[in-house]
Amino acid sequence: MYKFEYDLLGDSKRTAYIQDLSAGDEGKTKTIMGWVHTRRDMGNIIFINLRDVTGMVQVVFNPENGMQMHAKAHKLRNEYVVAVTGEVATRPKDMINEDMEKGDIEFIAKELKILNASDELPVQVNEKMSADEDLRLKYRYLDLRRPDLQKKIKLRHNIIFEMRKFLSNHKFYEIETPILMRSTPEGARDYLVPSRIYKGKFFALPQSPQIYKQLLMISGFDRYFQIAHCFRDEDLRADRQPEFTQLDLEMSFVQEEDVFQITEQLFQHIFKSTLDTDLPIPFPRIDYDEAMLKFGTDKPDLRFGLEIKDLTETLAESDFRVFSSVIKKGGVVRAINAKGCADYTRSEVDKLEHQAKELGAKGLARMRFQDEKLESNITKFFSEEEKGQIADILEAEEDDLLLFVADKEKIACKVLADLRNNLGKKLNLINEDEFNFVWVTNFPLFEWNGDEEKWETAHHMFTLPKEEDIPKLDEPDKYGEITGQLYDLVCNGVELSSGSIRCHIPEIQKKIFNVIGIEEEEINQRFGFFMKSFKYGTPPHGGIAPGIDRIVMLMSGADSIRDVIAFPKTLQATDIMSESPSEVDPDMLEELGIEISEIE
RNA sequence: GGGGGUGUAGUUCAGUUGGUUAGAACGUCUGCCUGUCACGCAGAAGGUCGCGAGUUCGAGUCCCGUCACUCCCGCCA
Repeated sequence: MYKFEYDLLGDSKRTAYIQDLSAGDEGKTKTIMGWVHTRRDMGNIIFINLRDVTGMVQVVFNPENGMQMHAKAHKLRNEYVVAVTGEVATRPKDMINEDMEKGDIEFIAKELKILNASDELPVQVNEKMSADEDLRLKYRYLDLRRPDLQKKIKLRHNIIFEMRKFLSNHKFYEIETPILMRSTPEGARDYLVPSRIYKGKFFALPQSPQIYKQLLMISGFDRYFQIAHCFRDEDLRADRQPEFTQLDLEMSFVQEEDVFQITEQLFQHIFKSTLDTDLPIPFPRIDYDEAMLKFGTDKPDLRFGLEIKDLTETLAESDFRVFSSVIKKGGVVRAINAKGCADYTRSEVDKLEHQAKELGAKGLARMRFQDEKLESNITKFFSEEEKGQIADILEAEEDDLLLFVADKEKIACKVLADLRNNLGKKLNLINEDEFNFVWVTNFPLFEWNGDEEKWETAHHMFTLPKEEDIPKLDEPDKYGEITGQLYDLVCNGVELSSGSIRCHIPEIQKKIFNVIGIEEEEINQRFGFFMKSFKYGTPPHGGIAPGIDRIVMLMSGADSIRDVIAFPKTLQATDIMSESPSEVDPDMLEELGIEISEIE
């Protein structure tokens, strides 16, 4: 690297952002500051593209404008930090660069200050092609300079800004809630923070501000929101980070419909103001049961059809034992029609079957519809009537490929949902520019956990059942039939928000605790303060919590949540830039009364 | 906790059946070049093939282990 003294800012003042420069400024003297994005040194005349937070412009260093300046410009390399004073000039017609936003002008340098240099770069800033993700994360501050990521982080800012604006205009107060709070063993694993003053006791970081936002309703604030940081110590995914951000909001004196409306207007506003995209509202609604039946998932991607069909009743008496025995054991037979895929090769279909097996399926039965009839090695087991019904129900047409899964309902749903998404991509049925929103409603309040032989809440334990289902809380054989006033907002198969109308009546809340096996004593111990608050005039209330990271991911077209978070964790929940988590000074542990027993 | 993928120069990648001195592009360095915009031209430096052990006359390549990143299942709204 070339060694030299840097220039200090001295009396230099930035007088323009690059975005503000235009042909109208021709001849005006400006000072711009930023990074050398690319350089083209012709020996005499030197060009650089200078980048600041707003954009990029070509700067011209001509020896005629100062030999010393020109000699200095010769030293410039990628990512050097400079201040350039010079004149805006319009480019002659034949020199306009159509690919550059500021390609019609250039900046004629008169004075150059090199404010800082850069070592050889571990990740290139000026190339679209990005480096391995671990390198990008290690040098995140360089990665973030790339125009692509700058754009995503700026979009994130704009989205959050518009959320604040919209909600503030709709009588919501932004109120912060504690980061250090009481641990609740339900749901996700807590991140714990030891207390120094009370050795052996711990705070937890919030999984969500759920209890606090309900307390704010009880406090009479009527409408609350918060850009809330949430923490869950669970394993990561492409769309899941251990710390993430939710737009947490809650409203008093509302029912589901009110939450839907404000949320729809909010999303409409955000999309219009940041992407200039018109979202039609209201969003369609689909029942949980219907979503599971037709799409196999509670977060269906409705940008394409390929609905799953149920054949359980049709084939209950079939001679094909693989199907009928599953049905006798309480399982289901469901199928999907891969339109026009009859020409798939053996290996292509085997690949689909392999994926199905990875999700727990025992196999993937298949039939082709060709020459107006079903063909496969298993068709001989079915009567003509059954074959006719299969073809009817699946709306089979010439050259279709029918794929069947016979299994427990849960597995059949999972496998076919995965298959459906795969086929949607493979068959090019997905319009990548579309934002297809849908409310998934009428979730069951409880789910049976077969492994632990107990009921669990499907969402969280503070959800109010549908009013007509409240009596069923006293009938143990009907727990599974209780529908909760809870709802998810799904877009393009991504769960963007989740919310519910909360239980504001202590007696009902206690019954819910009882169903999931939390007894009186435990209630008092863990939620005593919360249950007590219900006794002093709790308004009916409910809310929703849109996941901001996922929203930005969707709106920016990012493949990973990491691309819309400035400093994300890796899949192993570490930060490779700061190398955390890390060991700490033994003195600190001692002060906390913590002893590390063994490290595997 | 389980399964899949990746790991070779600063970076992105190629590297045949196990066989001489591990290649290319970009970046870096030196020289030339006054209108380039992915500038061009000539040259140079740059490698613990993730790490460890093994098979072999010989390993980037094969076997085993291990680490890191990534995708998925479990887990988690």
